[in-house]
Amino acid sequence: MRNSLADVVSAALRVLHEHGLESCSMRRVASELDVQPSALYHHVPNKQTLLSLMADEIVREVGARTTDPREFCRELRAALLRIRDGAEVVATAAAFRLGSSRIEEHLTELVGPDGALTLILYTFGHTQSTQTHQQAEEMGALIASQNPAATDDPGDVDASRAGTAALDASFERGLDIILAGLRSV
Amino acid sequence: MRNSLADVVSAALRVLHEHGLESCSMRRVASELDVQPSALYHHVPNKQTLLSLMADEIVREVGARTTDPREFCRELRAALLRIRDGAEVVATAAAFRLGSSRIEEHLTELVGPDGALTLILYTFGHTQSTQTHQQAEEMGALIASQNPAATDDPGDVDASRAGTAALDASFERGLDIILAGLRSV
DNA sequence: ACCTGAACACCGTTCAAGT
DNA sequence: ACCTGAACACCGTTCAAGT
Repeated sequence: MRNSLADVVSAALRVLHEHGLESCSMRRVASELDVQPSALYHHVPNKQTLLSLMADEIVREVGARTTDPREFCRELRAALLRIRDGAEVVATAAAFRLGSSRIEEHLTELVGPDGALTLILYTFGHTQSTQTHQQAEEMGALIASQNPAATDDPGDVDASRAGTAALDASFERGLDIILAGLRSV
Repeated sequence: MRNSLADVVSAALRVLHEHGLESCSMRRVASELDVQPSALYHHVPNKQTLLSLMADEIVREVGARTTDPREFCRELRAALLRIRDGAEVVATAAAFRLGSSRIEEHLTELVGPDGALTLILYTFGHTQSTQTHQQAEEMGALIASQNPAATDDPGDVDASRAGTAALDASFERGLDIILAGLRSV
């Protein structure tokens, strides 16, 4: 069976989640579809376009039913965290059309353009650094699990959960600052 | 004459500024130094390390004489804008050690850890999107200059200056929000 | 200490040609 | 409409060997 654009985008998202952005090449996406690399260029003019279609898909359902800016940012963050390197993919794609993304327009209705931009840049940046930390931790865990001395150490999972909770709390405190600022400006 | 690590870093910064991050490959940096690609690995273990040394150099003098957080962020922004793709290079390198960069530590002394993180993520994000817009504009100007009908159009430079001023003002308003929030939390 | 030369396993993109 | 096959001009990194 032959592939549609939607097939290409979802194959790309599968490769992204399983192998990361660095390994999400046109050639790997093609081989995920059992197709030659050149076949992708029938569906998409270049890699950047494919990445931006992936970004749209990642944030598709964010904030559909929310009028609370804090809840909106939480949903955005959760959507980015759901897929490996999601924050980087979406932030990079968003950079090319800041001021005109669906996400930013929706948030602008809630808090105005300056508040929307500030909240979005903060959410992207914080989530990207969260994801970087998570991946550094995964790498550390992998190395630790190769180390015989730590094989039966039960603390790894707890440490990871504690790290995630600390990052979530840090995110909320930044949100506190910006939302308080919006009320008083 | 043979090269030192400092020679490698400054050659890399030259390539970055003249050709952009996408073209700042190990091979191009090597040829800037009239040296084989493999020679770089005598000075640096991998490309990521080189990029992080470049990032350190880009922000070297930021905030040395400042105790005002707003002035600090302005200096950081100015340093990132001084070199092509500076924001992306520094933001990516910073992601790997958020919480322990010199920049963040200095700002933490002025506004506490949550304020520092919020200000830094905002400044990186806003400056990165400024630089993306500037490069899109440069590309547009290049295409326009190839168009005979626009050859003697004197509006390009003014439009670019107006765009830059608008982005500077937008940056300041985000700073207003965050700094106001810091006072009221 | 610093570098060369050659190799390995990759990239994105184009284009004529097939069905 | 969707894909193949081959090619072009690149990547980062390793490693034995040279001076």
